[in-house]
Amino acid sequence: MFQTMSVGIRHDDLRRRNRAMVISAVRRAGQPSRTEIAATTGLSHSTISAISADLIQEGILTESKASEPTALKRGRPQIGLALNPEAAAVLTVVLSLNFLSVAVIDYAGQVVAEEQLRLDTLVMPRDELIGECVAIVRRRLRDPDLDIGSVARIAMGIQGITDTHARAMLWSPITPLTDIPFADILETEFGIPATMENDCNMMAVALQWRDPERYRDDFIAILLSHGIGMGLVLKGTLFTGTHSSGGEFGHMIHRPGGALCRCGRRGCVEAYAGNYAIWRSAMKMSEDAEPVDIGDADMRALAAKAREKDGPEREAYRRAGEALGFSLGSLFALIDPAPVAMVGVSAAAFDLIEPALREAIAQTAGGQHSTSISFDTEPNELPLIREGCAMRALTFVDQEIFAPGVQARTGKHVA
Amino acid sequence: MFQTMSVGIRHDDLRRRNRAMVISAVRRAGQPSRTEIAATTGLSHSTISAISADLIQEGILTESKASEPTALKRGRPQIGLALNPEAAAVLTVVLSLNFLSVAVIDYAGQVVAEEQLRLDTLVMPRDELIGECVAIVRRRLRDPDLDIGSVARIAMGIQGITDTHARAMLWSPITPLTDIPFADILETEFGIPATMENDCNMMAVALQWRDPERYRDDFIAILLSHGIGMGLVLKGTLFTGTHSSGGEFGHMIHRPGGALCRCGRRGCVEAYAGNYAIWRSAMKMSEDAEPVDIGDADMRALAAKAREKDGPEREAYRRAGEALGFSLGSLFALIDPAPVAMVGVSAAAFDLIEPALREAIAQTAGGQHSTSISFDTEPNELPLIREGCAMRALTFVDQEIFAPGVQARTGKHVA
DNA sequence: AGGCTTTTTTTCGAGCCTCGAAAAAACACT
DNA sequence: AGTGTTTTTTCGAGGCTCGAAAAAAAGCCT
Repeated sequence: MFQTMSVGIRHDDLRRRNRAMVISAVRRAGQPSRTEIAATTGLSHSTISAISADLIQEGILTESKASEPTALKRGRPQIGLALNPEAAAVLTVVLSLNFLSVAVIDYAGQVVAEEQLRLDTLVMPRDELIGECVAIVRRRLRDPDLDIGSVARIAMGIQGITDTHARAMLWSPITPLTDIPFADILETEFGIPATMENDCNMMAVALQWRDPERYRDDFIAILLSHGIGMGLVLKGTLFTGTHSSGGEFGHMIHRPGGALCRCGRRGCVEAYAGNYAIWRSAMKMSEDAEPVDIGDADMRALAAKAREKDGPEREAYRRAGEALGFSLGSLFALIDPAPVAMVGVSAAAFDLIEPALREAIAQTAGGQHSTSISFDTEPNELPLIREGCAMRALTFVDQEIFAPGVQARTGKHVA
Repeated sequence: MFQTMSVGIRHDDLRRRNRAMVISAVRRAGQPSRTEIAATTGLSHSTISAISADLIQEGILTESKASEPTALKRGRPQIGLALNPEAAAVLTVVLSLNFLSVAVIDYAGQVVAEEQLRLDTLVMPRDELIGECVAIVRRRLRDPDLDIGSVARIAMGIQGITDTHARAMLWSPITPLTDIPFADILETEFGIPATMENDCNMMAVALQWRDPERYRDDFIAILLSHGIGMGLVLKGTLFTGTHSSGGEFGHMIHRPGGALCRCGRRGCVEAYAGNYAIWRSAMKMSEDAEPVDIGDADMRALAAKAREKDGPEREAYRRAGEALGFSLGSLFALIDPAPVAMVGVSAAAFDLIEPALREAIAQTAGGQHSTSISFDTEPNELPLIREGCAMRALTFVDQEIFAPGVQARTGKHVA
């Protein structure tokens, strides 16, 4: 709205943008008719007709005759437009603690192949870790059922800090290694454009597609796991930092000079609400005790014990809730309250966390309308991360490859 | 980049946007030639020529023949384009503690008239406060030198919380009154579109214009005064909350359950770094002591005493620095480090604040690159607020009134 | 069954807009 | 005065979107 700086709009941009709009409308709505697209985009019927004719002719969209057999309406029946699954494919790679998973997704968003692998990420040397990632992708690309030429994008997701341009993993809790330029590695290896995405950002992207009613313009996805991560969507757009990948909510300061965090600093939220912090507190260990990774099963057992009777376990969850509540309050002071999705293994223990969290947030400026702050939980983060990567890659193809079209006026295929 | 939702681009939007681009280029650059505009916007010379011809003919721009007499270059000399000062005017109203000031600004950004008034905002009843604001504006509008019809916009700035739509003051430290819809009041009174802007946001806007080198894409303006306020620019755009006007940095939680804040809560940054908090601490009063407004002269005296010798005064500033440092660290964890401008009376005491601030920020995740975090100080906030209001009103006129042009094809004036 | 109504989609000409190339303008230098 | 250089304007071509009208594809009714 304010300083639009940037570059003027040239004439060809117009078509590109409106093509992007049509593609995006189809991806969002499923099988909208031309009339529906005209309504949502505000463009005229003629324009939509012309653009969709082009897109169909280019093999990006298809007419889905097999619409609902209802047809209880008079008049010419609407013809649904759908994404042509064969127009392209994308590949997602999700690397998490001791686990690597790859999926091939068609242009319509359906998984067409996948492969998963257990490995020991914490101790693998650099070459081996990279090698495994490259190898699993290569196996999928060699699949005879797959037209390798149609794979237009690889989106890799990882827990940790990535750079702004989605090129490299800078730091991750799943490995002692740092600064691995996965995007460049995959790109040079396979000649397919690739990105390296932050896990929590991808969770947020996935939520936006899964439940656009609840997660539309402003919301927060928080990962409660070994570490505490956040994906933040503001005004409908994923918010990423100016240098790193996203908001490091887990390293906001809860208590200056407080408990020891895995990052080596003191008093971070994560040092109170991360799995290791809850464990440390429940075991009555010192706040200075070195953080250690706790298995999901152990965490579930801990939660069960906390539910059973009052004691140090319950108190540990209470303190986690307090840390999350005050920090969320500080965050809400900055961006105003928004719906929150709690994801990850400790989200399954949210019943133990919520009371203290709400009590804390009510003591903050951001908690003014604390009734309007609502939480949703999703214990399993991996499917979300994969979905997010898939949607991110697909929308890239939509916007950057198909919207510009044949372009460069190398001549249209047909008159 | 992600979900472009929204509406398609129609053909007439194209001209509107490119006109906006040209106007904005002229406002930013001063007296650019057509060639320079073509270069910065990326549009062709023909287009710039056509658009600027229209804008000149409509009286929005003028050719400034009286360019520099240098002309040491060969070739046809460039003709500078300038904003026509008479194209429109805007009015700024800044309401601060016991002080009301109004200015009339021409389209080129020059102050053409102003008026200031002392009043007792803390005790004035609602009708009187509103009445004074309306009256001072009326006096300026009655100025015979002013063509009232040319006043296109009123921008009012106030310390405190305003709503997202820039319509109303919700809460302010300068008056016990709440929820005054100043924008609507001025609009209905004078029939001129008006906005109610947050002071810190306007400071940020002003900084962006004053020093675009330093304050371009990402920066923070922090008001160190009675309260602690913040204006935040991210990716070149003013960041405002989803419900209220902006980030309430002053009410991030520094110490859960800590010192009493003016907002009634505990542990806010402001309860350690606001004028009253520094005073309270320097006077060795309890952290529960009721906040009171301290005059600027008293604060300057306090700072002088703190500089003179070590003691509770110096310690008070140290604690303020600590609170600001940890909170800035938390903020930087979310948005990554960015240049900071410290504004207001306590910015003049920043030498007392900075050491502890830097020490604290170095202990946070956001302070990783603490060397790249730089501070600038500006003790006087009022001129900044006024400048910001002026620029905000003027860019509104640029974008929303002049860019669309005569529009609605009511026929162009001349063939 | 055939004509009528309704709704969707396509076709077609008009009107803008931007662009590139060429022309015109305005100056410095010789 | 003529030449060279740089800026600005002019002009025709090509694209794009739009509105109106036509065409298409059903259901409804007699």
